[in-house]
Amino acid sequence: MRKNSKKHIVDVAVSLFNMKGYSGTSVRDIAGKANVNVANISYYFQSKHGLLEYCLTSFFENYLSEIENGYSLLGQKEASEVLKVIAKNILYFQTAHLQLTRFVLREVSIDSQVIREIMSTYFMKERYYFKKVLEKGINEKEFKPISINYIIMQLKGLLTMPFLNTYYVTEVLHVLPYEQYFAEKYYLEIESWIDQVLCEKDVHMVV
Amino acid sequence: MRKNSKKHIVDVAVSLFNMKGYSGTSVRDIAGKANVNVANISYYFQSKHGLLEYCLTSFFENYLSEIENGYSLLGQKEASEVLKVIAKNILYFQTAHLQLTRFVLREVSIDSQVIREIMSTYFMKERYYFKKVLEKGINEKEFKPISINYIIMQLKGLLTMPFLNTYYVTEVLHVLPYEQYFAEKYYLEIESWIDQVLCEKDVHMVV
Amino acid sequence: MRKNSKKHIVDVAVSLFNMKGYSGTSVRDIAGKANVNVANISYYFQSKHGLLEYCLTSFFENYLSEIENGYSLLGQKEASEVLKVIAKNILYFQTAHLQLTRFVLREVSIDSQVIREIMSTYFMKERYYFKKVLEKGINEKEFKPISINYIIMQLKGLLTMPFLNTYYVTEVLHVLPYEQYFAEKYYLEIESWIDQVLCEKDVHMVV
Amino acid sequence: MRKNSKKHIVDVAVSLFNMKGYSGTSVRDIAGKANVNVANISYYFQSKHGLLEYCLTSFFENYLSEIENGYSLLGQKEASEVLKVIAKNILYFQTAHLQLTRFVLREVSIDSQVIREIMSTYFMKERYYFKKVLEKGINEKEFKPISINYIIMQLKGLLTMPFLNTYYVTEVLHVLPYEQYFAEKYYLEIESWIDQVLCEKDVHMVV
DNA sequence: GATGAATGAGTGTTCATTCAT
DNA sequence: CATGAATGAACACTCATTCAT
Repeated sequence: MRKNSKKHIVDVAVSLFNMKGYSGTSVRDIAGKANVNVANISYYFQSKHGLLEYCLTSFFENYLSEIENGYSLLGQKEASEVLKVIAKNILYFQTAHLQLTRFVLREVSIDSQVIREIMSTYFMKERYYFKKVLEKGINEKEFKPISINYIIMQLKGLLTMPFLNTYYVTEVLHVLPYEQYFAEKYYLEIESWIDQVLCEKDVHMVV
Repeated sequence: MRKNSKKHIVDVAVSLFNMKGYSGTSVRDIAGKANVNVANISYYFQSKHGLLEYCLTSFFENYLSEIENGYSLLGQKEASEVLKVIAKNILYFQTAHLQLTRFVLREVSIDSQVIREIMSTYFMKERYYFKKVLEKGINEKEFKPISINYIIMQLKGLLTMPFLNTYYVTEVLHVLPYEQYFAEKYYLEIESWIDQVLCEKDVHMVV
Repeated sequence: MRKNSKKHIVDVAVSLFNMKGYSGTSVRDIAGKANVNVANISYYFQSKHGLLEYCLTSFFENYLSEIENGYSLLGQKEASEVLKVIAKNILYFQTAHLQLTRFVLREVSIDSQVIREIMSTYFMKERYYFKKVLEKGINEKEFKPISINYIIMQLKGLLTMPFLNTYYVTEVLHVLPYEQYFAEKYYLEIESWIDQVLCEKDVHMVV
Repeated sequence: MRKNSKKHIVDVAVSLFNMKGYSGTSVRDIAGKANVNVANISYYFQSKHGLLEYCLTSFFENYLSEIENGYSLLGQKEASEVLKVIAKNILYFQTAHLQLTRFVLREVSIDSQVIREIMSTYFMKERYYFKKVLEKGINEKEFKPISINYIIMQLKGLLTMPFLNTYYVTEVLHVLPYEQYFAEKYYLEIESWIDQVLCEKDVHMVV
């Protein structure tokens, strides 16, 4: 009936998963809104869970490649510069995929064996890149001798918060992540944080 | 059959909601694990959704009173001190209620009309307290002339991240929020952030 | 809590049974509207079904005594006169107990073993009285040589129709059985029917 | 599994609704007796209530067309003749659909908003046809100057009584509506009623 | 390749009833 | 006596999935 229905199904699914959660969304909801037959979902993705995996996987593949793009500069640039590029890439990527990002961030916090299995590799890779960058910065006295894991946690907190709870961010704080300038503006906050919390002060104050 | 079953039901429900999400948890799951009759859940909380509201409400009531406890010091202490007390209170409260915190943080990100109605008052109050403290600090030149909403967003990101995704935090970052010392240690990070990102440097560097 | 709660429960039950049917009414509905504890219904009437039996029985006891009051005149008056008195009594009785009448007429049409057992005696008695009156009229050449059972059926149809379907009668036909004058007016119709359909014409045409 | 299961479900439903009432019948009863999956009932009729509407609607559609078939003769025949044809059609139709008729007559007497909405149009149409026929008869001095609504009420009472309470009619009055000759015989009673109660005597007595 | 019909397990909720207090 | 708590069965309905066509 519809051209490119697989892509279309995914779009609709992401939108609904975002709004109502994975468990709260039925395959009939998706099929109905995507205007395809229910059986097609099983046909394309084996099962509802297959559709979930597809969404999660495609998010993380792209998310990781954004990190990798920054990480590849580690030979040429200072660690703080690389960290900033990575942060910027993540921010822009998440801004470009608001619904998917929010849904993934939420769903991944479910204590599911299956989800863990899919995600753990990506989590590990992400941590690996962050760790390498931070270690280089520490070794070269660019960063303070910080706890790597605690810093990753904080950075992740800063980078994900604006995308987690749309209602809170937009209606309570009046921050609009879907506006063009948001990523630019919020990136400056992350930059400050890197400069002021991570970097050795005297080094940068002279500059 | 069982004494105090209402409290018991809530405990079990929080645990299951945390693990499987609200939609992913059935009332039969809860009743079974709590060893009570299914009908009791409707009896006590009217409906499954009533049980959800009960959990959310009791979380936010206590959460807000932690903030208020800190906020009440605003007349006597410096803004940065008050902010630190509030942050500390939140951290300890969330550490003491790991499962409920995680569940609430996740569920609240669902785009539900009903959830919004319950939560918006709490969100507004929370923002009010943060705003007052930050404004005082800015007026008294203790804080830099920062954007209040962006700072609240970052603070919330820092304070919630360790509680959002248990698997990630524990298995990937090896940070154990349920250990006694976690809150103490992580509080120091928040303190640094307040000192370095929020506060005017020269003022505090002399001290 | 409430004086005379048994009577009160019955009144509420009749009203609800009438509106929603016996199966469609829950004991909690009744208890709630009657402002008594649910357990009281089991206490007073053993069970929901006991309450039903109580309602049916009390209806038919009174209904039958209205018939008997007319029937007792059979020694003194003409059969047609007696039949008219009985019809009048039934009409006024049913007008005075609109809800109960409607509910009983409906519920009695359910194919239930239990209902049959309660009702058959009353039905038989009612038929007995009608039969006796009609037989006397036929024997004394007052009535045409009609089929007794077919006549009872028609008389019952005429006497019950206005009470069966309130909506139809009031909203479609604009006949208002709860108005004072209805029974008077409708009785004239029944009288005509007796005179014209049952009675030998020449006898009455001379008069 | 089963061909034509929709029709089969309706048949079973009518039978059970007739015996136990709508509220007293569960969808599991129906599915079980019809030997289909419970979910099929929702699938075919959306809900239990959809199944009810389907039954009611199909009854009244056919019932009305029986009336219309008689009414269409109004240009060619006398009003009393037309009324007799309509009465005959109704009697034969109801005899052919005993269970459905009984169930509809009962259920329609429930004070339900929804039922009213479905039925009121049919009721209005039925009244319209009766009214037109009666008015013509009155205008042409064929009928006495009767009250139209009261006459409709009586006619409906006469036509429905034999179908309302199977137990009473068969076991108490020994009238068997499912026997072939019943409709023929009972029609003569209706005919008498029309001739004797509705029609001007002298006109017809000469004939 | 795509679909409508059908399935059985599971959903939240309500039921009449019981019983300790 | 009267009640609120509690029960297990039943309620209508929705679920993801399958499969013949």
